Amino acid sequence: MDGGQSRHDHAAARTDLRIWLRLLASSTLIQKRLRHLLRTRFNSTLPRFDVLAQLERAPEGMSMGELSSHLMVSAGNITGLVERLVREGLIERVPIAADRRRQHVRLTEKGREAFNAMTPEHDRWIMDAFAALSEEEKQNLLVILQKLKASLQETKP
Amino acid sequence: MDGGQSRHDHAAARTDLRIWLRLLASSTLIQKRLRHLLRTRFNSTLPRFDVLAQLERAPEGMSMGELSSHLMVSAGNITGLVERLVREGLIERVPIAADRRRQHVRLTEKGREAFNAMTPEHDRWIMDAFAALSEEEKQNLLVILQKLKASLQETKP
DNA sequence: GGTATATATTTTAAGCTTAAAGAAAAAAAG
DNA sequence: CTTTTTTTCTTTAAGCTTAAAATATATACC
Repeated sequence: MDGGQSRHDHAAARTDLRIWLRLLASSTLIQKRLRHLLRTRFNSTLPRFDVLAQLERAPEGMSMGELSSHLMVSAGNITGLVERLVREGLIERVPIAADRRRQHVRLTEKGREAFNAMTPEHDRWIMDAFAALSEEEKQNLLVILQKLKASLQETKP
Repeated sequence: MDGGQSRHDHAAARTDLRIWLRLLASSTLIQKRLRHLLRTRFNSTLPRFDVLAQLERAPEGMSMGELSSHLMVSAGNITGLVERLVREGLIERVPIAADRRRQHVRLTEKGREAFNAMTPEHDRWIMDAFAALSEEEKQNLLVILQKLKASLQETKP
């Protein structure tokens, strides 16, 4: 009568679509803010901040491939980001003797200072972004998004 | 004792940060899938699909500025997207006699057909993405994200 | 050891995205 | 009516992002 999709499926699809549009809009709006603040306050960008944040948790540094998979971006992307951050003196490359294909990348002292200057403000912006939600809503969101993220990661890779 | 932030603030910041990282990861993973499917199945892209989806709901067409604000991207971005879609024959520009600065953009017949071919699959992919969540979780997510999105839109613009 | 396969990274070409500056037309102010 | 301001859109320069091809090294197989 309607080409194989029941009325029930149709309604479910509409709900899912709405969730998706709201999820995307929220994520986009928060990213817009972060980008704007990072640019105006620190003359930096969100991808660069993300790289610094990853490296800050790895004192030994991290290979390009590890960065790529943690940040969920392509290897070619990492090549460019790392190049710019090296040029700014915030990170440095460290050859790995045992494997000449790979190289570690780690924060310089300047990079650590830059990250430490940015992160308190960054965290405050994030708190502002979620200020409208109650504690209960936040806990709900945290749990549901964890489940969603896990299912997205296991299905396709 | 810790520079002005109480232990309570600190814990709250950590929760908010986790929510943000999960929100961002979920949104990124879903976008990755959609991009991959649009490219391999239809040789298209997510931004182009978004433009078509907007125009499909506006039979009279829509100005560049309206597209820009609905899709939450810059005006310059719309200029490029529209140019490529016109080149592909999926949309067309329509001058507005009353205001020569503006112009409407609307789907061509080919564009409508392309959108109609894509959208059922697109909707199925979205359903797949949220399949792991229960009905109750989806309803919760829908409500919380609406609140979040609304607060993000009203605070800063 | 020598060849084949696999892994890690870079390069390339194309598209997406933005902020800022510029151009053109409309609206407002005088 | 003329000047000023505002609005709409395009252009520009830079950076982000990807997929696919290329390169270089390491591992596996024989």
